[in-house]
Amino acid sequence: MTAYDRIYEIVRQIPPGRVATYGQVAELAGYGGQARLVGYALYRVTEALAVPWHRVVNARGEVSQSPHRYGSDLYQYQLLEQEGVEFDARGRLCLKQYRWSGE
DNA sequence: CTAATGACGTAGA
DNA sequence: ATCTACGCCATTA
Repeated sequence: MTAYDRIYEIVRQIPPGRVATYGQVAELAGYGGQARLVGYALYRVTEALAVPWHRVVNARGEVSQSPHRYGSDLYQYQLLEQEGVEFDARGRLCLKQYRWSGE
């Protein structure tokens, strides 16, 4: 059991059609103020872990980019759109509307 | 044990 | 509202 597994547990609790910010996940996982750890943890997520990593966005409500993820950042947008999340022209979503309250 | 690495958030301008 | 600079810690080789 690593600290990242703790983070994955939190992310797995995010319901479909909802999103959470890195800082929010960090806080729920007991790592308040360490939003970066969440980002670092998600970087190492694999399909086998069954973690809905696409439901985690930054505080601005936009998808963070990473060169080594499965597909491209576009893939994350597609997954979210499939769940009914709408993005504006800037590629951002309304956190007020989609932000997960923490179950 | 040390060094390298990596999806963010906040404050100030 | 946008842009820049800085802090920060677990995991892996």
